[in-house]
Amino acid sequence: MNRVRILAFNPVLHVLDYRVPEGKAVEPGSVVIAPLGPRQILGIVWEPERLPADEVPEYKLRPLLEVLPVPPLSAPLRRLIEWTADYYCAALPSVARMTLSSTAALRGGGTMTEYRLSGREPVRPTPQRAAAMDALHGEQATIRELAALAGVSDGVLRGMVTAGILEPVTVDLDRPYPPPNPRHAIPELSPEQAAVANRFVTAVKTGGFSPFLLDGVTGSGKTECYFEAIATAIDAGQQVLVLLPEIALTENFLRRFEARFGVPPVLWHSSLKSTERRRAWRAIASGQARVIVGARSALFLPYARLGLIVVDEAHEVSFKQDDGVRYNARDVAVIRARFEAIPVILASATPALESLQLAEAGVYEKVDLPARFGGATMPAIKVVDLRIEPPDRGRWLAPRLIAEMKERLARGEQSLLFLNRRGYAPLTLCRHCGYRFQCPNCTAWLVEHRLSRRMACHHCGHEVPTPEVCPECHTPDCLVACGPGVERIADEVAELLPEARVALATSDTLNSPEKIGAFVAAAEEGLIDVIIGTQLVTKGYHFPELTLVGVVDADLGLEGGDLRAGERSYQQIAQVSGRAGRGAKAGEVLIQTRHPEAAVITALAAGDRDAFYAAEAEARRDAGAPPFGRWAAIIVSSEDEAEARDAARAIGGTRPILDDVAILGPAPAPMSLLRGRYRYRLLINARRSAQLQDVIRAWLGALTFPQGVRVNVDIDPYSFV
DNA sequence: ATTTTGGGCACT
DNA sequence: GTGCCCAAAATT
Repeated sequence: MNRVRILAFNPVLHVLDYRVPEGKAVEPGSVVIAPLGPRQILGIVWEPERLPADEVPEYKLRPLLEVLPVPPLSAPLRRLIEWTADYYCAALPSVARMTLSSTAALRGGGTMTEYRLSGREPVRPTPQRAAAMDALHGEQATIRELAALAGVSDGVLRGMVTAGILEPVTVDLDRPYPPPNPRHAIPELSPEQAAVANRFVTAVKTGGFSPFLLDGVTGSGKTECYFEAIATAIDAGQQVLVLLPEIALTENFLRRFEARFGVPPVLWHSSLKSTERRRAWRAIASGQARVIVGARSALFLPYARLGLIVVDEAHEVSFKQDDGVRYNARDVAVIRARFEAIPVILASATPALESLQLAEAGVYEKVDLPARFGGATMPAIKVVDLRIEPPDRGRWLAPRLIAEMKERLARGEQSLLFLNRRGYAPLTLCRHCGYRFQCPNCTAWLVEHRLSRRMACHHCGHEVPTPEVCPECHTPDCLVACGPGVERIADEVAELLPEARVALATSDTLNSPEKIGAFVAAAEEGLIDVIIGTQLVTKGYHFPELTLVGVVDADLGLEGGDLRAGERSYQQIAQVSGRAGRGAKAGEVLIQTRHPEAAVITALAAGDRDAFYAAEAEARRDAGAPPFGRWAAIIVSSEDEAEARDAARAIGGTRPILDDVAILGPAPAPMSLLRGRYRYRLLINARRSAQLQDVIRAWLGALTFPQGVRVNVDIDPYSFV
């Protein structure tokens, strides 16, 4: 009897046994379709000894329906799935699911029909048709996707197909990607860069697990160095994965990649269209796609011949996934490299303390690029104490910062103001009755966006048009904005420097590759005098005329009780400071703060990174925080407040008593209502010696919860929200 | 998770 | 006896 064990993609029925019919061949990793009652389910063939299950008698086994024509998931990938589920206390099927894109991608070959504008004008132009034609310029996708893009129903588009305004295009689903050419444009490297690049090239040639921490200041040319490692891997017929923190920031990266290798890399991120996703997945699984640039979800794809992983901006918090399986892509990348037996490069100008510590311990090989490329110098950093030099009433920019901006404007140079707050003001209230605009689904204020004339929640997406009168007392013209957002700073700059050309750079204004491209081009051509931006502008851009960076509120990041708040503030300000003086002219940075004595600020001002890390390490050691101790969170949520509270208390009531584990809570989570769910939280602080995951598994495994209750475990949490 | 089943109960 | 609702069981 040919019996196989299947890991089913089902949260309850993890493991099922089946019979392999005559003439079908399966091996561990094969992707199969199996019958389950009247349904068909997707599963992956697994080694039975790694997937324990109750013994099922043979007569109950039904035959597999189909073995899908895709390469079986490799053993290293299967080990990675197991490791991730184990380490992050996640369900094996949810992790396994991340390796497959859509079921459609699993069936090979064929073509499909997409649509694009034919250029023909409508005989009967309706408002919907006009809007669709505006939105769909240059787009080609399925009707469903185009409808989503244009914001009209698919009925409108089908009508346009019949009228000949949209034309069908037959697309080969498995078109190969053009191969990158390692010798397209070989760069001139400085001796320091060449030494680093050589170290990577050797590691790729030798193969085997070798983790690197590439530590180099902004502008030192880290990208050029790992590009040489990528070139070597391409030459060796291998695939390379480059993980980037936010795909919105890749515009600049893609240009550099194409300049070096002649073609763009293969992209992977959550907003790929279904056909692009399918094509990329198949090319990745077959080995045809050579260099894949992706967000964290690209980490679990079934690469056929992975030879190198690069994690750029490795310190970025956005590598931590905070819904679904809560994993940290930076850490999992290293584990994948270990299972695949390949090099991995973590690149950063401001590494996470955890990474530095692993380098010190000799786990990572540390590679340094201490100087800026091309002789550019690091900018001078000055502190503006807002208690001594306050801005005018109702303003947010100190006189000294304004004076420096005026000087830049007179010299034809650019200034950048950094404030990590979208919209006009974080809080709006009624002067008359004190009403505050709050999100109905979350414990959060609604943020006024004047450009779009809306009040928006930044957590759940709830939006209402900004009202004319107070919703509570109906008094007209009584709403006051409290605190600054980038839009408000833009107003202030427009008043202070009326002749300056101001650009807002946030995810609201730069929400498409085209808009990002236009912004970058305008900034490079000197058509912008003042850039006002959120964290979107902290990295990646290279504007030679940008000589002044103003940090509007350096204290902002320190609020919120996040364990890594200090580190993140330091990283963000250091990154945005790195935008100044990248060309021939020296740069200057002004940091506005009410706490000039804080370790973050003094270290930045002195340019003493080591001092900051030393202070941060000491604080973390005292708090038992990573890397000296470990944290985990258990988040209990339900749409019903009482149900969530009761479940959290039930968990708290059965807490284990251990020497090396301290358990705090349950308490309402700081954001006690999020997207319509009430949340309670327990925090667990453990010594490094503790078997943290085993403790949590045994603890929660003994409990059952009502239907509507979700219990989430967050190992090594970043956000304490 | 989804589907099937079976018991309890009102109604004919 | 039949239909209906809901909880429990089964799914390999």
